[in-house]
Amino acid sequence: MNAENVLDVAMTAYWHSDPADVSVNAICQLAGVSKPSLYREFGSEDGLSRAVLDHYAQRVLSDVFAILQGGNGLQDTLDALIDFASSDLRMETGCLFYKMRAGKHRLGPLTLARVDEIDAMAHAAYSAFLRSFRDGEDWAPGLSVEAAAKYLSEQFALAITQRASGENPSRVREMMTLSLSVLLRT
Amino acid sequence: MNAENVLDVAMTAYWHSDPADVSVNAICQLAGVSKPSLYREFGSEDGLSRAVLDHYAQRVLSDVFAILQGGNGLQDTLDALIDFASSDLRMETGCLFYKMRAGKHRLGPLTLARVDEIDAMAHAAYSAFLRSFRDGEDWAPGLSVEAAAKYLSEQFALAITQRASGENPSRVREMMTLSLSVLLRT
DNA sequence: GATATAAAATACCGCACGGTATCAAAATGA
DNA sequence: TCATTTTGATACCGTGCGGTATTTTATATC
Repeated sequence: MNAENVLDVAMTAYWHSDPADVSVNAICQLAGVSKPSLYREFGSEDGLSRAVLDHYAQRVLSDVFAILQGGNGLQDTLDALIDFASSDLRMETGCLFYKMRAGKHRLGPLTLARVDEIDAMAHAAYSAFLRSFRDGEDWAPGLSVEAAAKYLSEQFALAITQRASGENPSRVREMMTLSLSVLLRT
Repeated sequence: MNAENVLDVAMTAYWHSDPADVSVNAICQLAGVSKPSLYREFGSEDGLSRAVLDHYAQRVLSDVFAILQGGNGLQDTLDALIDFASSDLRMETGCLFYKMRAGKHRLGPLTLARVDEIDAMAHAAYSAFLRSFRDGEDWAPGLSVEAAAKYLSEQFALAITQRASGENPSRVREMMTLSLSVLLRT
């Protein structure tokens, strides 16, 4: 049965297209697993997609959290985020988390709850990151840390979503650089 | 039969939830019309949704084009766009066009073609608008007009999408003001 | 080797979808 | 007024979905 392999296959399928467009049947076929086996392991489609989201979080999102918590300077960290969104090969087809978040209303309760948890963790991480630079020499805005955190996270999501829709990566980089420039003193 | 009423009902339904989540059956029921009648009028679900998009374009999107072509100053026009995205009551539940564009892969060929047409028209309108201010006293960036047009239109879409997801309108306004500030000389 | 047990493959269920055939009612034209 | 055509309501078709009951196969224990 190999649950790990199922998670990998499902993650790739959900990620490359869209969670709402990949049926349980398709995942069973792709993973070479019978439907009852899958249901014994994950309970429901909701359970599967929650497990897939957890898998994705520890395989991909952790890298973003690592960037935010890396202890580097404001400018360098923002540059790293821009790099990740516009150049990391894994983001070529977008971010599974953002795809799930964008289609929230189609998710089951388990997956929805995880999405909200991760969203809250991300917001906390962005806030902590920005707070450590407020009143520093690079910090520009008269914005609250909360507002800047939301702004940063949404611009990050926008850049990745644009990339998923086929936008030229260097154009994405250009636009994200522009949008984040307001956070820095020139 | 009253096709106009069907368009109104379908537009509202698609708009308030999501085109992919409203079935033809539901529209028939909401509009009090039989399914064969609807199919005789619009040919297919794709035909219906294209007609709905056209309806929406002439009822709502035309206002945005009017703002862009209003001949007002750069600052004033950007302010009007910010107002529209963050305060117009009609955008409370998002923009039907952006919802369709975000779910492109689920659209039929007719509707998809219209989405692309409208996207191209919008890009042209943004470009023409910005071009008329390049080298003016308010124009800030070293950006190309093309890149700035894309940036502006995506920030506009982002703001409306955030509003559709329940974000506080004044927070949306704050973030959109921030993102568009890079287009202006301070 | 016979038997209890766990796993997997198959077949199935109810449902909602997009789309259509059928048939009655109403409107139109001569 | 009668024949023709257009409309509408109902019922239906095939398909794919999420989820499960059943039957087969393999595995392990005595």
